[in-house]
Amino acid sequence: MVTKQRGDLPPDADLTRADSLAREIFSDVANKWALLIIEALGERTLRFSALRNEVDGVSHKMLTQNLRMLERNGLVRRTVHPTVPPRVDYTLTEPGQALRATVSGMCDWTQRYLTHIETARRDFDAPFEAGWPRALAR
Amino acid sequence: MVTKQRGDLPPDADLTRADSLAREIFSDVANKWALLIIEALGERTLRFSALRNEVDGVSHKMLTQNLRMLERNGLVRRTVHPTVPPRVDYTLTEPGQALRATVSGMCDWTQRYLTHIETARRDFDAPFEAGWPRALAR
DNA sequence: CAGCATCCAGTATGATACTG
DNA sequence: CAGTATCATACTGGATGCTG
Repeated sequence: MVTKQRGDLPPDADLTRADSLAREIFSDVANKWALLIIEALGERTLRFSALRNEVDGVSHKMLTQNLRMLERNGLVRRTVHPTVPPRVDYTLTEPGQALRATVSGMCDWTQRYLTHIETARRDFDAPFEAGWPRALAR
Repeated sequence: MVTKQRGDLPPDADLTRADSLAREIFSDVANKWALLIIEALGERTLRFSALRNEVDGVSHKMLTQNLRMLERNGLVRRTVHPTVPPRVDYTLTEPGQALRATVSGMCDWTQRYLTHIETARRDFDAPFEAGWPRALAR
């Protein structure tokens, strides 16, 4: 499992290492921008600027930074065309595609429960907006 | 889609609102701790301290903070037992369970591509560790 | 035990400017 | 166009102490 890392040393040190590696990867991938980038790429090949347009609100810096990380983990293939001006294409690799499948699941989930969540929020926020003393609110 | 919000105003202002709401929810949920907590809860009901043990490395603060957020979005049900000392149980709601399904997918993915990613990283890091000038590395 | 508030360090992020 | 570096700042997250 990814939720638990074994902090203690052996019996089997290799398991510990695998666990902490798993956690590391999970932490890399489980962030807003990385997931949005993966989803935006989909099955397409996009150049940097196009990708920037697809992922709404991402800054130049966050995009490069996350793309480097994804490339390092082998989820994204980066192709440099030695033209001028330079042109760089990004595509999901097979592992990247596999991850995207689950990310799409998350996006679908968001859509499906959108209104559900909206009302949940309203209920939750109601007492506060009514100006209740925090101690009694819940 | 979640990757694109329409920043411009109407034609249809309701779509814009839905998009930005979707993005907001996605951003809430797409973070390391939230996902780990959801995965750790699974089908069980856990009290605060137990959950803290399950999600390795989470601080008291991050746990409360994320649990509040998840409760607000209606993904987690919080049950307070009026005993002394107090006892508080957390369970995933139906929407929470639905999300967990996709999160489990991400965890499985991590396991499946663990070694794959490990070698990808080694390849990527190799030139740098060899002390190459950054400009020529790639 | 669970929760909240506070303080503070470390990090993430955005804006800007410069290079190939 | 894509990438890197730098800087200022906002935010995150951890530690601590107090409350019911």
